[in-house]
Amino acid sequence: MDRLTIGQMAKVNHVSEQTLRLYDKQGLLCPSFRGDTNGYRYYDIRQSARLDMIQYLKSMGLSLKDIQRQLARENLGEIVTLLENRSEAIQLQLAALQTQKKAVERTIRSFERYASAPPDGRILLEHLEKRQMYCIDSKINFYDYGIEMYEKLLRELKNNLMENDLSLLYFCNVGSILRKENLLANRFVSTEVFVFVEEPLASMPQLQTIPSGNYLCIYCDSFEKEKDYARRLLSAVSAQNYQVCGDYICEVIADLPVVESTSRGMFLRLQVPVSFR
Amino acid sequence: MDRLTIGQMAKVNHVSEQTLRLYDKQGLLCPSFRGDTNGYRYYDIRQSARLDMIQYLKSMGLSLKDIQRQLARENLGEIVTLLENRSEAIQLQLAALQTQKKAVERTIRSFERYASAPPDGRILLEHLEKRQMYCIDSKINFYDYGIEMYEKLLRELKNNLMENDLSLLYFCNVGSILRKENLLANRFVSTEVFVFVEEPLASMPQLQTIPSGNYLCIYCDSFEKEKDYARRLLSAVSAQNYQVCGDYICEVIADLPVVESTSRGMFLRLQVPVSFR
DNA sequence: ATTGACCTTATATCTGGTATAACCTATATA
DNA sequence: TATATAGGTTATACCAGATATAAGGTCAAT
Repeated sequence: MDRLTIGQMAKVNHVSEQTLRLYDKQGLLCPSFRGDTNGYRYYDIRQSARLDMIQYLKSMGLSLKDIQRQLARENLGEIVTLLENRSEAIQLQLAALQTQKKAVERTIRSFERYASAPPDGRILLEHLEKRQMYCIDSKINFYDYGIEMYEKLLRELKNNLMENDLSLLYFCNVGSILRKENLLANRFVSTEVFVFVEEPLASMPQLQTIPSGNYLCIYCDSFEKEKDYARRLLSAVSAQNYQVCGDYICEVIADLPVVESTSRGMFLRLQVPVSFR
Repeated sequence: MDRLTIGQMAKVNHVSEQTLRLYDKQGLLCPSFRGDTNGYRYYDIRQSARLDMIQYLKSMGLSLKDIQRQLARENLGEIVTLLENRSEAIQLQLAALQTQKKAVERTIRSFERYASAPPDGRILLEHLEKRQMYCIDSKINFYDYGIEMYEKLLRELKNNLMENDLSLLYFCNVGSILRKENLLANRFVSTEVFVFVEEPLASMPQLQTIPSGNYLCIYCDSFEKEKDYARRLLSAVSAQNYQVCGDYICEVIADLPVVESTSRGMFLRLQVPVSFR
């Protein structure tokens, strides 16, 4: 009769000895003999069948605890339920990973865009695609306050996102809206902040869409310069004989690890949709 | 100037206080002030920007260590590399999860098949699809030995699988082949064991394919009865005027948690491809 | 007897928090 | 002023599923 020591059992089954000891302690796979004098673990080669089972169930992602329970009571229906649950869990994990992957790729692109972005102060006409955003109205005109109030409003936006179970993966491409009439009257009054979202989301009152079109854009590397640069943008609109045809957007392009330890390190694209007169 | 206590900071950012303390200890996000007398942590609302960043990077699956390194040195190129690595890692994880999901579903089906399997001794003609298997030749005729030798040979098969980096997910649907000429001569001589594999794998010498076709099958609930049942199968072949047209397969249908603590609890489908005379 | 391979147990490590205990502080109310 | 209660502090243990290490006992051969 073959009695395998823990080392031999480990070797023929491609497991570590530690793992076998762990399984013993957990009651998953106990050696069929134990040395009387030396306390050695001795396995029967046929116990490999149980180890196969353990490894097989484990490779499907079941926990040792679940495996233990299943191997203890040989209940057929129960394991099917367990596997069905596991299948759903995998489905969720897959969806999460796919979202994550998209976010990673979007972030890489965003970095590349940041690296090759026009310099501060440059004015450009760009064609931008249709965009969807998740927008909240804070009722507070943040132009009256400093960056601290802006952060506060962003917290409110973040809370709102989380309450609606939206991934924080969206919370990276934020901005604010200044309505057309206020912009044209040179009134810096805005209470709305948003994040751009990509997926087609279930309809919510917070969702807004802005159309594709030509946007006159000015790039800006600091929050403090925004008003000044927005006025420059307006001058450029009239100088080049365009007509403002929608709301002004202040978009944070990269608030990525270009972040100072104290405060947001911003790179903004101020933009206004224009039509040709 | 707003100074937020750890509780306030936690609340506005949807983090637990414990987590903020952890981030402080790890040097990821340290409060901008520390109470002189009471040692309290006081945060600046603008530090939310850094917390946003941490949460954003974390939700893409980066480790706190990586995040710390990235936020410490503001190196743009480096984080792109990190993200590209992450993207590849996600890709691998996705593939692994998909394989796992398939295995889970296959196992559920296998259970259902087991639950509704014909009783021991029943003979049926079944049409089976083309199957691929990973087969090794042990050079040892396991019919000369007991179940212990069979387990040993399965260990060899398992080693071989693992050396070729094949998932243990395959190691569940094993079997053995008895070549046609040996079967017909009533010689139980076989040295070949295999696992069925599903995916189209890179070509390896171990891979064999058996064609789709009609198989006369007999179901058997014990390893010991195999030879006897195989002879019954042969009798049925001649009685029903079929002709054996390929190798005999002994397939382990369910070696699932129907496993005894000591030894493999088997349910076998013995099968032989037949043509009509 | 000694070597080297192998076995034993107990404990620490990893990740990203969560939970608990034991204790200190701030603020409002009785 | 006492105290309730809410909130802060630290240190420690826990989760899973191993892996790694240390300190020591055993086996077989030289």
